[in-house]
Amino acid sequence: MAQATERLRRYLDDELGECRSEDVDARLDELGTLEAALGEARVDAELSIVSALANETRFTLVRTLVAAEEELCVCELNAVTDVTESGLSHALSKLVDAGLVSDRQDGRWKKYRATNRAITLVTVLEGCVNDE
Amino acid sequence: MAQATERLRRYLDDELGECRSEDVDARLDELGTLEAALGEARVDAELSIVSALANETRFTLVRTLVAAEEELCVCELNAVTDVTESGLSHALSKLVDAGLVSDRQDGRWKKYRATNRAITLVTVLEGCVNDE
DNA sequence: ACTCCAATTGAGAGATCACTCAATTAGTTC
DNA sequence: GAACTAATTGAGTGATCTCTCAATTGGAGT
Repeated sequence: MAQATERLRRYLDDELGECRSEDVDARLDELGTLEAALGEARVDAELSIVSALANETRFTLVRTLVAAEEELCVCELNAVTDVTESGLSHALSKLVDAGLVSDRQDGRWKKYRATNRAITLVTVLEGCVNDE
Repeated sequence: MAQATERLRRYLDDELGECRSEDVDARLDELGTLEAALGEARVDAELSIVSALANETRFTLVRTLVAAEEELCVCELNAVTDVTESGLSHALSKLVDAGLVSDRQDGRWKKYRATNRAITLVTVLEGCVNDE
């Protein structure tokens, strides 16, 4: 970190024309504030949502459930993925943990539905790829 | 897959009260349509964006750049991450590939800025965690 | 051209992840 | 309660990812 701080000092020297230790410290403070703007807990929560989506199997499941606009049975979801029943179960479990999907037992069958969170994210993502 | 189809047949039997082979085939078709609603290329694009965000180092960088609302130098970003200069460079490179960050050479310094795509996603993610 | 330094690249090691298999839980029907 | 089957769980393995180290590229100044 000492070395990194050295470089920052040279950079600020360049930018400001001059640079004292106070300037470096102040900038480090500003940067720290930016990074910590939201709480650590919230960042963890956001990261876990994103991570849950960042896998082809799980992403396909979420997109399918969002497109379906209704709950689907595990045995139906099985048809849209390439994994075993066990793999499917693991995937759904992670999606539930991330709050992207909700589940409901219906007799001997279990049904999953996309949450609002999932709908929002999938929709925005589509928009992101379209724009640009 | 044959086994999976069997289960789907029993499920539809349950749901519909009766079930012929055509019903199973029809449902499989509907499910396939849901999954393929958008093109494969688009899904890949969306997945690569999400994957780029799904890492603590990269997520922190994106959030910092979005919060900064201005371009930041590599040496400044170094101060908000725990990785080496090399690790930082790898991370930024992936973010550029995903279109979440843009880069610009400024003399001997290199500066990065969050793209609109990144701003949108970070903003929506925050909203997701707040609601619920 | 030579030096200095900011930043990137490639290779390799360790950590993490996603999947499968086997065993288990749980709901339904008899 | 026994049989059947839908779905989950845990353990383990192969694949993938992320980071570091060392070497390299490329801009700026002398």
